[in-house]
Amino acid sequence: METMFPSREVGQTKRRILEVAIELFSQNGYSAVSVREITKHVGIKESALYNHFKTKDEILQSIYQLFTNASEGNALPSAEQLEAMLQQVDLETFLRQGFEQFQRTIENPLLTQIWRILNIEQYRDQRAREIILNAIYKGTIDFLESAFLLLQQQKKIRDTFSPRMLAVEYQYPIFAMMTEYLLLTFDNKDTDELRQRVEDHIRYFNDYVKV
Amino acid sequence: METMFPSREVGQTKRRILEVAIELFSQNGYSAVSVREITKHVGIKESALYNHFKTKDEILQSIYQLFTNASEGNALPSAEQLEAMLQQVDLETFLRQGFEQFQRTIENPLLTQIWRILNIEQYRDQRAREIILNAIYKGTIDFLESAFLLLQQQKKIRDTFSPRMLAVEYQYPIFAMMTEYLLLTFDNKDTDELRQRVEDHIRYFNDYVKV
DNA sequence: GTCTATATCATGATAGAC
DNA sequence: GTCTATCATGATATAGAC
Repeated sequence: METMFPSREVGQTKRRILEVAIELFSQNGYSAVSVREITKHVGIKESALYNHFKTKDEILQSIYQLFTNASEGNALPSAEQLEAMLQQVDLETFLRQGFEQFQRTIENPLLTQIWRILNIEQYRDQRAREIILNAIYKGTIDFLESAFLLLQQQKKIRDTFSPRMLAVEYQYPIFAMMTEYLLLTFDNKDTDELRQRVEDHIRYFNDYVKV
Repeated sequence: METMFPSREVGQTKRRILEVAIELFSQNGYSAVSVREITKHVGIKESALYNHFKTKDEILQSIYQLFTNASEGNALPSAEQLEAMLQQVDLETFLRQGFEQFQRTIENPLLTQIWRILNIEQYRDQRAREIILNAIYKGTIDFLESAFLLLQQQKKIRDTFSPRMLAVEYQYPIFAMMTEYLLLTFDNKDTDELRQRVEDHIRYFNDYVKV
């Protein structure tokens, strides 16, 4: 027998809880947001939340998981892929491709919000710290280091400095700009200047390392 | 008549409250720390705290004030001072002096902790956001921009790029390293490599802009 | 399986009398 | 400074309805 109203889709509530929690956590931090507040926004009673998550902390953990999954989906190329890629394109193209990836990331509101949550919770919560230090800082630098090493071997860029130093010099400004971006967009402030800065940075860096 | 025990020094308790609050807020964030927890560490009853601060928020405000005061104490040189300074020293010396200032800042545990608090609260609290965007980001970049402009006019550095771009390229990696430093020291991890990176960065930048 | 109703019991900030 | 109180809000459990 059919019901008048379509039954709620499976997993919809859980999804809504996560959405709302991401929104609220990213604005106020985990500790300042109550289960009451989350369920009120979702439109269910507090007790109903516990059908989907065992504890409030499990919500946070699921949010981290979303970020980790998305990062893996956007996985950095493997060593072989990287080598093939660098055979075909020059440095500026390579960097520009990375920039486009960067843009896709910051244009995804969900990822931006989770990034904010990670920033807020990083001291209180070891799990956030590990994601930031390993997945974000170390992962990116290691990747770039291997790319620049290859480019140096191919004599496509100067080898005055170590590949690791180049990786740091290229990527750290990007990190700082990302952080600034998170702040500016929070207040709906204009980010055009920042976008320009990233482009300038690529030009600057490219100009510096070219042989 | 003299008492057996020396009377508590004036303002000592208020000072202790601030110290403890900075310690706890920097580890867990404002929202996750209760007045109960603070007073327990200080060794007074909860109600006694309200002799010193009207509300919990007033504690946080005082902490921000400490940071702002310290920043003003470490004020960047004025335009005239800057000009005089740049007449005497070369770029590398100038940058190194900035680095020493940077080191003094991160070696001051109180300032480091407040910096962490600002990072944690920046989304929840407009006041923190303003301090970061204005005092830290904008203030430093504006200062460096005027310094590099002078150096370009004096033909001491290349003028291939605008002074503002140079300021960004120099300072943004420092920002990112500062952020990483806050994370590493939180876990008592080694920061030698990071220190080395700052030095490398100065060398790299100096090498790049020299005429 | 997912909701509501209702309860529990700790912890939250803060006030006033001493 | 302490003691004691207030009263909101916190996370979570359980029982029963659809």
